[in-house]
Amino acid sequence: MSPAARPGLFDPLPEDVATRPAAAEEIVLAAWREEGTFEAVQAARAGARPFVFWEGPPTANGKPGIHHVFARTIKDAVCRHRTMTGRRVVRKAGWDTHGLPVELEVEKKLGISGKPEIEKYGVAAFNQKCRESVWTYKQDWERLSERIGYWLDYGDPYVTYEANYVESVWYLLAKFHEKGLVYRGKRVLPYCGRCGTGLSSHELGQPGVYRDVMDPSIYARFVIGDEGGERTSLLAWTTTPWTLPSNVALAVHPEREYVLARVALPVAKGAEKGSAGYERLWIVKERAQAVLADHTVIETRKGSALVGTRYARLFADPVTEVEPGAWKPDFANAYRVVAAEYVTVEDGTGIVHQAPAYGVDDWNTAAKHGLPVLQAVGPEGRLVNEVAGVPVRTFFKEADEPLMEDLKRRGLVFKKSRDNHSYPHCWRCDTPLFYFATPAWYLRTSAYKDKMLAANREVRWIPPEVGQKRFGEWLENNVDWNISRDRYWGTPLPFWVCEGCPAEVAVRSVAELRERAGGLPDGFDNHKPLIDEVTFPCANCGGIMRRTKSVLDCWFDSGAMPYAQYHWPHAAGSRELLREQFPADFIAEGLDQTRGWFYTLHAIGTFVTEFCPEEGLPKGATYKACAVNGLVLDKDGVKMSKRLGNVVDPWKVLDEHGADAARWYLLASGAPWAPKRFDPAGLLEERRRFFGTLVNSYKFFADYARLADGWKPSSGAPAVKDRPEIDRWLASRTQTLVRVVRERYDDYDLSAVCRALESFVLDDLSNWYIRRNRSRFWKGVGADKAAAFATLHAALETTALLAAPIAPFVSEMLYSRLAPGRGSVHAQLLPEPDSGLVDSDLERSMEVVVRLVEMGRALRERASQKIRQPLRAIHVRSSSEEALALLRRPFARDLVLGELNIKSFGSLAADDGQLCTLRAKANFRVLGKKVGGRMKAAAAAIEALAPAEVALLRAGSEVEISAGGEPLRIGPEDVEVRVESSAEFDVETDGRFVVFLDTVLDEALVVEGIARELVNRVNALRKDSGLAVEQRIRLRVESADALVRLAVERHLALIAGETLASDCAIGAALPGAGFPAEADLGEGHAARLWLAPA
RNA sequence: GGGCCUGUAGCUCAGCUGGUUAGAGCGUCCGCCUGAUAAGCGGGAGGUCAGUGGUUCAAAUCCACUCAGGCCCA
Repeated sequence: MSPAARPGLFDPLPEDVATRPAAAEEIVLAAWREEGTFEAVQAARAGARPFVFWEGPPTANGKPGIHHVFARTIKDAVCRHRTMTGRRVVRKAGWDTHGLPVELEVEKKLGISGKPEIEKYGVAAFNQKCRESVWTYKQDWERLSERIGYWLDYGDPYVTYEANYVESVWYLLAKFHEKGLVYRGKRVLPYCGRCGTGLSSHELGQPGVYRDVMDPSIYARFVIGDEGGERTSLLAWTTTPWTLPSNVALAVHPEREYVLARVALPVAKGAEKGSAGYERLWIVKERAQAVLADHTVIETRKGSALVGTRYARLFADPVTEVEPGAWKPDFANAYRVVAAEYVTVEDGTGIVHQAPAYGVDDWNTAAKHGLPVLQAVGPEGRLVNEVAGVPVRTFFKEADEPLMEDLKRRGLVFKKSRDNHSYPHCWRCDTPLFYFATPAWYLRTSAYKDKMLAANREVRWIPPEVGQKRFGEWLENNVDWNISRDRYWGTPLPFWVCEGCPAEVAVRSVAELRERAGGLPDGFDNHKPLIDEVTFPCANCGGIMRRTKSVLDCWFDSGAMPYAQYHWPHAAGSRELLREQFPADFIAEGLDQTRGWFYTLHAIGTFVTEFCPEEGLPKGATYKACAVNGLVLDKDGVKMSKRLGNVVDPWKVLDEHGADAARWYLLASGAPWAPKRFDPAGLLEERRRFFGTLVNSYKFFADYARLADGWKPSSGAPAVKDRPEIDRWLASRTQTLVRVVRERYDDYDLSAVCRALESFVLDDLSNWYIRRNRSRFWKGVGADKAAAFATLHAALETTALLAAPIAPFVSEMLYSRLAPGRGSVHAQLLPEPDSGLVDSDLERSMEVVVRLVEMGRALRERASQKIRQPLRAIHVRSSSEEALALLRRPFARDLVLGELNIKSFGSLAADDGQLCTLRAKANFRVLGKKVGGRMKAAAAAIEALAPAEVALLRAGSEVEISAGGEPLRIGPEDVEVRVESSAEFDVETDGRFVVFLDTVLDEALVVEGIARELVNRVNALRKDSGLAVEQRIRLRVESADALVRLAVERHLALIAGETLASDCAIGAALPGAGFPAEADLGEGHAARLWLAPA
């Protein structure tokens, strides 16, 4: 910014700050840019105690939305605040650049789809496209971040695809491997046999994937023997008969009731039921009627009592067994009943056939019970074993019929049909999908579940329940982390496996790989496809070691950012750097990251700190505080989606309302973690209410301070203790605000910060202090005037400092004008609360004043006496001696009388029996603890106390009452004395005060009222005539009304003073004033006014 | 199906460890102010605190269940 544009002391704010805040904010942005303010603030904290913040990396291949503004505002506000408490906050940007979404985006762009087409296109070229694609919206992100004032160092971001980042990730993976926490297992996922690939849940969500098709539905008998001469079986239901040859167990729900039902065997037409004999079938109670129809129950057992029951396998043919990896299977456990919580009774029989290779639940059950994994259907979706005469290579769907036929021949089918079913199909080639156990790499996170749980207990979650419940339960149910993805664009897993033996090598750096391989290909960049060509001999058997084809789950990438952002441990100095920047003091993201980034950070962090003492990182939480924000919904509480067209464009919001208002609104409107309804109307209100008032307050201050007889900080002012009470009051409120706001910031409670600042600026500063003291700023003299300016100046400056983390722009505008020459507001330290300025007595008496003024105004309203009409007296009764004492202070009386335009306190007293009576009411909080069950009786007895007894209590004595038949001594602390109206006059009462206005008007009051009306009309005229506020005038008043003339005569000084009339008189016409103005003064009074500049 | 969150005035939200007239802003009705003025202020009306049951002398607040909305997982 050029020096000329830098604002000077008390300069006006940019002209359109209230109407077009965006324009004013752009000026601040330009200044920050040109003066390198962010860098300067950062540099100023070099060497200071760090506050560690980690930026969760966004994916730059989508445009940022309003919810990103939300999360970034939280992050920015906290980081700015900590900076203003003197901490050094490194704010390094990051980009998440790997993963399936990127690949899908590129496939779409290239007009290809599916792995075969990618291979055809060429993996090298494809990955190059991916590498470019992730930057599509980089500009949008950077621009939006800058625009909302999210200070982040974009000059040196971490990028998850960069070679150095990948190399750090390798190191971590190699560490996992070194500690024995990596294994090769299987993962069950939806699979397309034709494309030879698994589908992500993302792809399963594609339209047209789920289609209604006719599927077989079969109830099969799993025979367990003969009981009482009748064949006894477990009845299980399936819609995928092709999985039956791979069956290894049956699952029941342990808590459900199962019945052993006796059922007649089918008979020929016309034959008597039961003539062919009976059989016995186990089935869950809820389904017996629906499935079996006619039956008698022989026995009932809980599912858990069936566990262990052996049954005969359905097919005798041998079926291929595969190694699950995660556990050691044992056939001794197979062909038995096991318990599984996921079993339901909505359909089927409550007994579920288990084929671990073909179902996620089945797989998990198998893992739990050490079951073998059979795989009669291979990766192509075709039989790999001949079963019951069905030939090898039969497509799985086509195996259903012949297999069922075979079972039927052998009397193992109880019932079969074909039903309409929703079944997933490949979105590329329409082939029916099947769940299939594919090879996968795992991290054995379950091995240190307890450590993760313990570390989690040290995390300060905001709100706490996300950590304790949501995240805690998720950890409690931790399963091993499948880190491999059979895709192209990702961190290549650094695992080389031997073709000839089970040997594995985990490579921790490029240097190590080069050494092992004896050199690397030209242009090596540690991504596919080049890296797959790197092989080396097996140290064990001399065979060739090849890299596993998979890439890494990109969630591991982002979870590795604390280390990889510094190219740890490979880069020089990175170990020291990490030790300083670990663990994080604070992170913040959306609730959806619970199982995403929050988990991966935690899982990797707990591993590194617990298993790798050699790295020297402290055990415990990986991040000490984690603030979670909720989803941003539209104004009707509906999720924003392109389809509904209710997506809020952040740019539109920022252009219209500015970033400060948007930030403030997002933080102030409700708890950050609750789903947030984004209503532009609410934002407008926020802007007008808070920012409008703040800006107006500054404008008021600066306009008068800039006048020739105004004020400058260098003009000085009396010490606070020597200023009038109302100044000391605002000073005290200001300090209270400092204390409260600091506490709320420390607590990460940003909405409470907003609320505290709002009520200060609106109620205390603007609506009370400025309004009551306006005239001191232009009429005041000497020390009193200086005191007013200094008090208001301090309040505004403090507000700018306290609001800076949340509203960085307007705070900067204000601070640079209130305290020029001290640099950016964001480089300052937050003020410490000065308890020496806090006067709680004063604050309490002001509360009483405000309360009385409110009551007085209500009375005036009811009596139709506008404020301009002076009234004779106000009468006040109070039960509280303290309140009365506070009111007797001269400044309090003056304020009440001045604000209400009343001449005097007619009386100010306790009970007088005329306007009010005193009543005692039980103090429930105190007395409840003492008397417990007798509380109701005691409360009634207290309310029935005679006035004399109440007076005793009020004077501090004890009184005996009877509660529940027993005597009870109560003291003053047990009751709350209230005043109640006993008058037939119109009084206002709130239990603490009874207020009465004497509205009888005599001539003097009427005349003074008229004088005030005259002032009002003249000033309206001044304004209409476009006179400058300080312009002196000449004034003539003519009226046939004697009272009006009296008003002018009697209150000439008042009228002249209030209207700046240097020449004021009764008289007809005024030379040079032109035509008179007719003024209606109300109540039938009227006058004619001439007005001319002096 | 499971876990978690939310439900307070027409709308958006405050209401701490249970304590007796349940608050604010907007909107609405009525009025005021005019040396902060493309501003500002006051007063009124408006609530079975989602529902049911429980614990307690006392529940918007604690517990259980139900209903509605949302998020995550299956």
